[in-house]
Parts: sequence; C-alpha cells; structure tokens
Amino acid sequence: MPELPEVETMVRGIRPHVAGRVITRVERCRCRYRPIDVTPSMRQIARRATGRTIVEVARRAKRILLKLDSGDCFAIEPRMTGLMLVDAAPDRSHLRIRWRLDDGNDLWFWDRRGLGTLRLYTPDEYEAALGPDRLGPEPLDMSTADWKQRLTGRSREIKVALLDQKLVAGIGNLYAAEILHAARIDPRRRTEGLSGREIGRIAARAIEILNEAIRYEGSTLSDGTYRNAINGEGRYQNEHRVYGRAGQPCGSCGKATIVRIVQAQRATFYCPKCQR
DNA sequence: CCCCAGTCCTGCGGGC
DNA sequence: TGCCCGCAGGACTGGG
Repeated sequence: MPELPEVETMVRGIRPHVAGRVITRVERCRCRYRPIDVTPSMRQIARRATGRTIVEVARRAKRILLKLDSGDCFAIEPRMTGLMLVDAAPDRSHLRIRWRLDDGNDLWFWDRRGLGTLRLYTPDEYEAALGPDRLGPEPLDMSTADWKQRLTGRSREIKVALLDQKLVAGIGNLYAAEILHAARIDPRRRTEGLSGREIGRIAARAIEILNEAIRYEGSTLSDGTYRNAINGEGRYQNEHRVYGRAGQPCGSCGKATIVRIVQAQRATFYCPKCQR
C-alpha cells in the first residue's frame, strides 16, 4: 500500500533514470484486465507528452510527478497496488502504462488491482487538483504549530484525522498506526481533547517515522506487492511496532498485547498499555 | 458537521 | 485437496 515513504522511494529510484530524458512514446499496455483510470484520453496524453523532456521527478502526497518541459505534469497515483519501475516489474501481466525514453529504457506503471490512476495536468489543473485547497501540507514540512492549527475546529478520532488528506497529505493506514504508537496516543482519542504536548509528539514522531521508513525503502507486506523502482523489496516491515501485529506482544512495553480494532472501516492496531 | 456504507479491483489465505 | 468468502484500504460518493 504505497504511502508517503513508498512513493518517495519510487521517486528516488526512478529519478536518475528518468530526469532529463525525452519521452519518445507513451502507451497503454495490452492487459487482460480492466484499463486503469486515465485523464485526459491516452490519445491526448500521447500527443502532449511525446517528444517532451522530463525536467523534474517529484512527489506530492502519495503521487509521483513527472514534470515536462511544456509545463504539463504527469501525476501517477498508485493507490493500493501501483508501482513505478524502470526496466523491471513483478510480472508482465499487470503492466499498465509504458513510457519509452530516448536512451532506450522503459518507465513502467504496474498495478495488480488496477485502482491506480494516471493524470496529465496543465499547471492550472495541477493547482486545482493537488493545490493547498484540495490537499493538505506534507507532514515532513509541518511544525507543531501547523498541526495544532489544522487539528482545531473539528473533533474526530485522531487516527481517522491522520487519514484525511485535506488535513495532512501522504499518511495512510500503516503509518498512521505506527506514528500514533510512537507518539503514545490512543488512536480513539478525539482531536479536540489532545494537549499541545501530545500534538507536539505527533508532529515530531510523524517526521521521525516517515523518514526512517524512507531510509528503509518502505514496507513490503506479506502479499509482496510493494517494490522499489528496480523490483526490490522494502525493509521497513521488519520495524513495524503495531501494524499487522495483533495478538503479539508490544515491542515497546513487552507486556501488553497489540489490539486490532476497526475505525472508519479500516483496521487500526495499537498497544493498550503504551497508547493512552 | 460527523459518520457510515458502498464503489472500483485482484490475489491471497483462512476455514470448512 | 479444493473451493468460497472475507479481507486488504487508496480515494471518492451519496445518504442519514
């Protein structure tokens, strides 16, 4: 499930192979599955992107950005099982989009479940879709004051709030659990009831956990889906303290057992002793 | 405002 | 051994 660290790992992995290259062709792959959601049409995309140079490879929240010399920008959203790869893939049957580059290499979008999306935005469209009105700030750029300001005015469970991409953009189910465990906050706590000190812990631990996960190249779960740009596995799954560990002893206190509950129809894992 | 259920989709693992 | 069903949860939508 690519979240911020996994998407950042993909961006860093493809960047040296892709930045500065000219797109000689962009096409849908022949695929027996339903085609992924692409806007505008593939014909329009090919017309606007062919012959263009990729001037920048970046990340916004959970999307990979390929900025072109025309000002247009590809935004690839992997959602659950999407991957960006260079001359590699877990298998060929789930390849979805191919960018042919002027050095003969191929950039691929691979997606098993096909929930991912491809967009080609003009600068105005980019602002409308991914600008500050639609998407919250990057958690790695947020201060405690930013968190306080954005958490006030509404009340809901803090775990649910962390998944709200308008509040903070890039955190998903796995890292929300790990951040709240590191911050020692019960995921069921209401945002209005959090003290300044507790919000400060969330701000600090979010940066620590996300940066650590980036250093480990993200989390490859037991389904093996997530891969880096050359089809290698992440290593952060070995560092998980709570996610997917229901029934196991908490790695921090060593006494309590990790509990699994459901919030907003998603699994939440936490330690009832460490997290209050 | 808040919360919930349903939608897209495929693969896998548990239970029988 | 084989089959079925539930689960995984990204973002979004519509209803209460």
